[in-house]
Amino acid sequence: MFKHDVCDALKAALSKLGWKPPRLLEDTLEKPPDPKLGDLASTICFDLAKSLHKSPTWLAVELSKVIKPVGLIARVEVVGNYVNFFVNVPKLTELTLRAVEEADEEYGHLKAGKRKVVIEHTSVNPTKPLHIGHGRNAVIGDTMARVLRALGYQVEVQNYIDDMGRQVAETLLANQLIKRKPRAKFDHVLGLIYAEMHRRIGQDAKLEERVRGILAELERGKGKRVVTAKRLTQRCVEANLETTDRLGVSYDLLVWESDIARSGILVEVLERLRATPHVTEGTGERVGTLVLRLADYGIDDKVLVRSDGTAVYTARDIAYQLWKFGQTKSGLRFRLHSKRPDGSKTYTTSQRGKSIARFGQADKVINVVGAEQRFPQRVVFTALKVLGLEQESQNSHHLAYEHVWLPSGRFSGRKGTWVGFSVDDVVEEAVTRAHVVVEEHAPKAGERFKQEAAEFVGVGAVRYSLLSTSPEKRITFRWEDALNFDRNSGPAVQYSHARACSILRKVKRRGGKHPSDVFKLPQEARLVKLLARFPEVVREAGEKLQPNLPALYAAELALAFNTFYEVAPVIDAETPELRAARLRLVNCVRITLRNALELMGMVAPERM
RNA sequence: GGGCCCGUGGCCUAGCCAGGAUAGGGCGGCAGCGUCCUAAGCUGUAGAUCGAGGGUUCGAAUCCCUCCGGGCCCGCCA
Repeated sequence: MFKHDVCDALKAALSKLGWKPPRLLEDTLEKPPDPKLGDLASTICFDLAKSLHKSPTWLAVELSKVIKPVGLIARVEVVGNYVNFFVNVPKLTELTLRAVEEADEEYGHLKAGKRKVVIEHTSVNPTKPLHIGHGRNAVIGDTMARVLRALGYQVEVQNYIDDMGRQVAETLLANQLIKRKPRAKFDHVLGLIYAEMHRRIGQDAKLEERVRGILAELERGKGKRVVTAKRLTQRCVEANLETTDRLGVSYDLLVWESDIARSGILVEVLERLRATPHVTEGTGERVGTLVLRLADYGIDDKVLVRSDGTAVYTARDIAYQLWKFGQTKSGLRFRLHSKRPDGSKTYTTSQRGKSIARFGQADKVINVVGAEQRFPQRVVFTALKVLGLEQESQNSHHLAYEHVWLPSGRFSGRKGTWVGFSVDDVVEEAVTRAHVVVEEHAPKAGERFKQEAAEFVGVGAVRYSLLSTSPEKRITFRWEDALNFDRNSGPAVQYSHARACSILRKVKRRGGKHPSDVFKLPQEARLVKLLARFPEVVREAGEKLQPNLPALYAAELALAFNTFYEVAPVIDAETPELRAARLRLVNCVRITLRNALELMGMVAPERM
C-alpha cells in the first residue's frame, strides 16, 4: 500500500518536472539501513543523474520539492542522494489493524481466481519409512500447498507411489527370504529387510537374477507376485501416512504407478511422442531404443524406451505430467482412500474405482523433487513443448530442494543409514524432549494438556527446522536444530502466539475505537509495519515457490512481539485509550501469527 | 570433457533474481534483567577481508570473467 503511494507520488513529481522514469519505479525503492532515515528510499536520482547529467544530490532536492505527500506518505526527506519517504504511522496503523480484524482468518489471503494447481510431493518408494530428508520434501510441499490455497488457487496434492520399481522387487524378495523379521512399524520392517537384502544381493549373483525376474513379473502386471507387491506396498503406504499425518501433512490423491501403467496413458503418450520429429529410433550403441532428441532445446538426448521395450522413469514422468494437465485421452480410476485426521479426504487411483474427471486438469503443476533431478525434470518439461503443449510446459515448475545430510554423509536406503533418523524417530525424540520442557514450564497442568503441548511443540520444532532453510541449500541434520525450542524456532512462534492469547484471555471487554495517534513506542510501530507486510510475504512465497519465507516472517514477527511485550504493558497501560489500542494490536498479532502458523502446518496454541 | 547448485563472524542463516547509505537474525561466548499481561522471554556486548582474484559501475555480498572448496547431473541405472 505504502509502496504504491510512493510510486504514485514519484510518478506525479517526475511528470511535473518533465523527467522520464529511468526504469520501473518500484525497482528504485529500498529499505533504508536505519529506520530513522525513513521507511522507504528511492535511489532514482542515481539513474536520473546519468540521463540528465546533473548531480544526484541536486536532483534529489529538486525532486523532493515537487513531491506531494499522498496517501500513506507522511513526509519526504532528502539525505545525500536519496529521497526518503516516511510512512504516516497513525494512518497505517488504523488501516492495517482494520484490515487484519476484518479479514481475520483470511488475513494474508488473496483471491487469485479459480486456477488449479497440482502439487506433487513426498513420492517415496513404498518400501521404507520416511527419513528426515523425505520429511523435508513433505514439509516443503505441504507448506507450498497451504500458501497457494491462501492465494486463492484450487490446490490438489498428489503423492506418487512407485510400486513397480526395483526397490519393490528387492523388498518382495527380502520378504520371502528373510524369515525372522525385526519387530517394528511396518515401513521400518520393510526398510530394514530391504537394506539387509541389498547387502546379500551384492554378494550373490543368483539373487540378482531373481530380482530381475520379479521386476519383469511386476512389469507384466500378472501373477502372485503382483498381488503380494500390492499388499506390501499398500501396508507400507499406510504406515508412511501415519508419519505424514503426525506432521500435519495431507494428500488429496495417491497416484500408483501400477495404475498409470495399466491405464494406457504411457502407451498413448509414447505414441504421440513417436509421431513428433524429435523422437527417433536409437542408433549405434542405442539400437533398438526410442530416443528423445532435444538438441534444438539445448539439452542432451534422452532414451525413453529401452531395447527390451520397457519405458524408463523419465518416460513415465512425461506421461504423468501430461495427465496432471488433463492432456491425455486415457484416464485413471479413483476411489476414496481415507479421511485424514484434519477432516480432509484422500483419494487413491484404483483399478476398481469409479472414473471421475475431477483430478488432474491442472493449470499449473509443481513437482517437489530433489535438486539432483533437475535434468530429468527439464526433459519432462521440454517433452511437453515437443508435443506442442507450450503453455503446459511453461506452467510446469520443479521445486528443487537439496537433500538432508547427516554429519557423516548422505542418507542411504540401501545401506540403511536412515535408522535412527526416520521422521518417526526424530518426531518422537522431539516430542519427548518437548514433554520435559512442558513439564518444567507448566508443572501443575494436567497430563493430557502436557501431552498435547509436547506433541505440537515437538512437531512444530521439526517442521520449522526443515522449512526455514531455503530449499536450494543442503541441510546437515543436527539434533540441536530439530530440537530447538529457542527463539527463531517453531515453538518460539507458537509461544508468542500463546502469549498474545494469554493477554486477550484476561480481559473481558476488548475492541472499541481508539484515537489513531495513541501509539508512541517504536516497538508498536514496528509491529504495525510487520503486520502490514504479511500479505506480501504470502504472495511472494507463492510466486517464487519459497516456502521458507513464511517461516522467516513468523519468527521475525514473534521476535518483535516479544520485544513489544517487555516494554509495553497492555492490560495495565497508562490510559484506557492506550490499553484499548494495544489490545487491538495484540489481537492483530495473534491473528497474523496464527495465520502464519497455519500456512506452515503448525498448531497455533492458546496455551503452552 | 559439458552443465547446474552451494560457499556470508566459532556454528546456522537472511539479503543475491530486480546493484545503492552502517551486511540483518539466531545459536554459542561474555555482562545484566525475577513483586508486574506465559523467563520457551528481554537488554547490552564482543565477534565478518560476504571463498579468492580480476572486471563493469559514481557505487558490488548482489552483475560478468577466472580460480579454489563442497555437492549434484550429463546411464537402455533406479
